[in-house]
Amino acid sequence: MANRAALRAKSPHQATKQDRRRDEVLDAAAAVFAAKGFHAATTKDIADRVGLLPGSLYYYFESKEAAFVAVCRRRGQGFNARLAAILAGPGTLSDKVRAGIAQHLRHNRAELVSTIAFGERALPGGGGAELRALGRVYERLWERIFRAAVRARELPHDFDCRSATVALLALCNGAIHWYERKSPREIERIAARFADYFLNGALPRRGGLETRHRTAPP
Amino acid sequence: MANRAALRAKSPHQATKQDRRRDEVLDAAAAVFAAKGFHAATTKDIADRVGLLPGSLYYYFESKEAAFVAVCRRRGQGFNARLAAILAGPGTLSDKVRAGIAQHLRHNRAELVSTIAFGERALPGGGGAELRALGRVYERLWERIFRAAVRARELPHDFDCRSATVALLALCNGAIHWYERKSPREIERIAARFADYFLNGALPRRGGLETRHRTAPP
Amino acid sequence: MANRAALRAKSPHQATKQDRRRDEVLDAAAAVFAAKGFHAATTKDIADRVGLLPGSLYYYFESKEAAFVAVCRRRGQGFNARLAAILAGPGTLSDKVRAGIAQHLRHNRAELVSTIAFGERALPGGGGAELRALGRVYERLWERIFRAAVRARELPHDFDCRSATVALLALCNGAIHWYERKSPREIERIAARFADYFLNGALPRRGGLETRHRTAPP
Amino acid sequence: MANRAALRAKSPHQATKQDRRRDEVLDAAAAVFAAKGFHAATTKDIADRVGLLPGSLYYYFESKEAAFVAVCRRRGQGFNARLAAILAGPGTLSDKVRAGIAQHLRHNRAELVSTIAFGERALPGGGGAELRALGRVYERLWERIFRAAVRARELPHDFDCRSATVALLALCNGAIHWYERKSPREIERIAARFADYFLNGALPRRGGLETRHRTAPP
DNA sequence: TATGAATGAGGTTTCATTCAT
DNA sequence: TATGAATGAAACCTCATTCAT
Repeated sequence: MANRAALRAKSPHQATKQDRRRDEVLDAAAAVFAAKGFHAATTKDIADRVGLLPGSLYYYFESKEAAFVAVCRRRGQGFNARLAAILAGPGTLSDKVRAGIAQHLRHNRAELVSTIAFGERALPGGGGAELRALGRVYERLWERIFRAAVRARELPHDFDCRSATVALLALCNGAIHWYERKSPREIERIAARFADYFLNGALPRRGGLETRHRTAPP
Repeated sequence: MANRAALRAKSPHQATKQDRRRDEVLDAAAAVFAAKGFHAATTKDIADRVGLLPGSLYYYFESKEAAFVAVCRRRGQGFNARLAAILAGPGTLSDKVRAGIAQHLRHNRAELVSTIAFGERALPGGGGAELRALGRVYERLWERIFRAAVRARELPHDFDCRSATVALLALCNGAIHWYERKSPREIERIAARFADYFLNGALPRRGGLETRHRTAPP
Repeated sequence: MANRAALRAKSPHQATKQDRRRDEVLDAAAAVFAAKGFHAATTKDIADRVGLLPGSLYYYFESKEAAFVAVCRRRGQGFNARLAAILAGPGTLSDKVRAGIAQHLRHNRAELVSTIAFGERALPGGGGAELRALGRVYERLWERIFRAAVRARELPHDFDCRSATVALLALCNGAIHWYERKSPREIERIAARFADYFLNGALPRRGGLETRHRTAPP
Repeated sequence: MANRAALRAKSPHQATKQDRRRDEVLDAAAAVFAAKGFHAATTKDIADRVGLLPGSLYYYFESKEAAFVAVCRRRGQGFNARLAAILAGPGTLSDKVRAGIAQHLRHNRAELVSTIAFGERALPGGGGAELRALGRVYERLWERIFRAAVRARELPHDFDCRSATVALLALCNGAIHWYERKSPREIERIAARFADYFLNGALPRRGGLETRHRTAPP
């Protein structure tokens, strides 16, 4: 029921030490969920990672599923906030697509949001709805980026924004297995390349001095 | 021990009836694994689907993991065989990419191969290696398609075939959630669109009479 | 969900062997619940009593609470059926009160229905409602016995049937602790005495040759 | 070890404030035990009720069972003291029975002594013996009331005092479920009615102008 | 006097798996 | 070929209790 964690947040800035520990626990949970998925992850896995016993985790959250949702919520909100900033900021469609893809891959590698959240069809409890809602918000933000580009005549007036969103997210989410162990520098390169594919395609454009899609010099 | 499954395949041509039943069981397993993932799927789920009791499944396979690997193996081999045929066949790069993406989405929707196989990081037993090997074969086939296009001067000589493969597979695998309930006809449309994105990109090509990426007429 | 036990009852008379085992398990559960109450009883207690492991109990019922409810339902229905037969049968009020009290004490000693069912305020799940409903049926049957006596002029027209029911049930249920280890013969004597107290009171009736309430000869 | 509770009661008259707090805690424990029973009650339930954390309760008692015993002891001693006063006081048997039943119901409603104490067959620790002893004292007091009435010729010389005690206590204890939410005024009425049932019985006495057992005017 | 954090034992439950029939 | 009964391990979770602060 009402977790003790809810009793916190009394003193506005002194709550940090307690919250820090809670964050440690949730970070451990995030790591384990990312590595194994919700169902294969055990409370013992998480507990071991923070040096607790499984039962002690329940001091910090009410259930395994609640921890999972908390993890996804925090990560997902960060995702949405960053993409909203990109949408609201300056730049052409290309700029925004590049920035959006880059931040997606960057944080998804570090936090594995999509792996965690999308990996679980049907949570046992009722937590799935909130996660799906967060995902829809993210999709809508991408769609608005495309629609803004249509309004700015960067894209034809009958451009299929929905479909582009689906393709872009598919591209980004489908690749985690390949880049999850890459260095941050390489992530940026992959992100740039994905943006290129998405914006320009693999085929050479006629008349352009193309530097895209070339093998990276070692 | 010597599993009862090993007692099968005695009479060389009478095995068909038994094998048919075994295929039914594996199909049920495939469906359940696709719907829930390996860990969340229970032997009871599978048994219910074929009208058996959980214990009776062990007449057909040695363990839940063995069933999972068998499912993925069969589906994965089909995937590889079809792509190999495309690679060996005639046509330009564009033709092959379109055909490859189409068959990937088609069969992935029906059989959810990538969902099943990639969804499971770390199987409990040792079955993961075989699945990863199957996946690598598939990747290599795609790479060979691109390399052939480079040799045929359809792509620049320094085209990054590896990277293109990663992007293409990411695009295809990342979208299952969106198309898994679509009709076969719509799958074909999505596949065509994905191929367009991959080959030509989202941005309008100058000087072309573009019909790509438009909103589909209702 | 749908327990395997629900799949039974196919062959109308051959189901007995399976049902007999299930009854054994439920009897064990009844004994443990009666001895310790719902909360203090553990699944291990029950399992030990039938020579099973705790997990194996779930082959026979879905949860500890479901077992508890099943036990109470069966016992309670027997209670109600027997009292309904007394109500419908012949005899004066005194006869029926004597018979009703006797059967209550008799079966409550053997099956501890009221101990089990009334002992639990607030079951964790939702099973409490059914049990309360069963109890209300029993109360109503007693009330009808009194009302029938009013109609038959055995009791004054303004006799408080409800209040009598409460008193009678209080008398019967409150005494389990004293008679739960007594022999069947002594139970009958106690029942007769309780009926006397209830019908005639402790004080001597004037003008009557009283043999009631005397110390039993050894 | 030496519990902190032992550190109390140092200054002989300053102990009042501490004791008051301890009483509050025990009252909370009593309420929770009464509402849920010993096993279903949790230390958190009790702590919540006094605005403490569960661990803080151990400043006031050594264990949950110790708290339970303390609660029952205090309540039980009050019960016994009041009944002893009635026994020692003036009045006929009827007067004493009426007074005894009234005080029993009165305080049992408020403090649920019998519910608490009798509800628990088999405490985990060794506290049960003391509680049973307290109960036996109470029973003996009632028996002495009846024996005094025999000596005073209010009851026949062979009246079964033991049996009357059992019946009376059964009547009083078995009815808590019905009267625990009634108002004090109604409790008094119920007590009077129970006393009537116990003394005179339900059947009409011949030749008496009976006002007993009538439905209460609204 | 009370808290916050943790323990550890034990509880209920799930489930892959086995095996006699 | 399949069932029914059971196992045993491990899962999630609860909770009385401890102890440094």
